[in-house]
Amino acid sequence: MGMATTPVRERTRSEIRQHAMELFAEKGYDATSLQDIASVVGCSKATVLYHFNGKPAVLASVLEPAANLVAELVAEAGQLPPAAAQERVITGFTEIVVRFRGLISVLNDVVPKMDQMPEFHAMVEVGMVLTRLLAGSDDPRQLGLAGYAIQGLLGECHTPVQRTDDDLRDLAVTAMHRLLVVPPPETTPAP
Amino acid sequence: MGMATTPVRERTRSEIRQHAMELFAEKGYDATSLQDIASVVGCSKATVLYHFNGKPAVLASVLEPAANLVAELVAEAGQLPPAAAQERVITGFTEIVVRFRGLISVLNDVVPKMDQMPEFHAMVEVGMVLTRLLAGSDDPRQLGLAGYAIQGLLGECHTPVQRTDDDLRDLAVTAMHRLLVVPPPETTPAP
DNA sequence: GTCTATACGAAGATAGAC
DNA sequence: GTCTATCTTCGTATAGAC
Repeated sequence: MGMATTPVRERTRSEIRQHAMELFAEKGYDATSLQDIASVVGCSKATVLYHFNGKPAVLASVLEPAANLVAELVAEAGQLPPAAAQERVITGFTEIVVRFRGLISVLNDVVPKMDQMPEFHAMVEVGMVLTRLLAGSDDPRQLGLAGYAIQGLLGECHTPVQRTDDDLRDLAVTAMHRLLVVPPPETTPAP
Repeated sequence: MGMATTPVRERTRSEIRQHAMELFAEKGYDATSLQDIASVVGCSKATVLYHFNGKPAVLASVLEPAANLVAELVAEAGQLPPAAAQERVITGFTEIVVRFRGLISVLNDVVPKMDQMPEFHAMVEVGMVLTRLLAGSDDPRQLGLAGYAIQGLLGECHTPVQRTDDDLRDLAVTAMHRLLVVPPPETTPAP
């Protein structure tokens, strides 16, 4: 309480997080062992487990910045009217996913096990609210399409196809508009 | 060479495949150990590994029927004109995925590791041809949307959301049409 | 508080007896 | 063809040095 917290702990912690992030993005979550992380950091497995309460906790820490951005986006869009919120989420979520695309691919190692990982329950909750905002309504059909749109984008992040960030962004925004934004039937005649 | 192949080998092999299929669909690929399979079959781990050259080979064997159906679909659609082939692939691929949806979810455990698994190179090839037929053209933008459509469908199979087979089929067909089938601009005036 | 050393059980895989 | 025994490496847990 008295002085600032010791800097040593935080320094080691963030070094572990940094190198774990790189290894997860490079080889995937399952394929990265605690020994791999410890070797790159230059410490022992036990040290990694002193700073993080198990391997899932390392992943949660790595994912935290992206998860926070999504949570902020959802909170912000939640105060907009449905159509504006939908548009905000399409561009905002795409931007976040593109920025962290190397990390997104590890989500697929994790999604099947999320039930047993309390660290990720909050992320699941945010994901459900995001889906609803993206859908623009509570219509089950529209909610289904929103989930489909999210799955498509996440899947594109761990596909072997090479794609620039700009191409991925354009693809995602185009796809989400086609899937979710109902074309105004006869609103705009050609100018 | 002389007589028919010994039936014993094939019998054990298909028992392993059958029970492995059920376990993979139920718990996922990563969460199913060779010991789990051996226990259900009533043999030892070593016996499983005698019949299959490693755990990925077990998975490849389990996935083979679905992979063959997709390969047949691709071969058949490849002889149609682009628009008809696209429609054939949309309904046919959706049908196969829905039928094997319990197994499709394990694909996501596998996709990231496909590089190191020669058993699956043929499946990757077929997937690329499927994508092109679904796209309907070689336009990179259209190919991107086709890949997005496939990823969305596969993702829907391992999502926690409950959905009937009919609902999943309707969702997939709707999504693929919106993503890929260009709406005829002014072709059909209201009747 | 921070870290190393060591041990445990389970995983995939292999060698060799029967 | 099937087994037991064994190997290596994984994630995890604990004891104790500094």
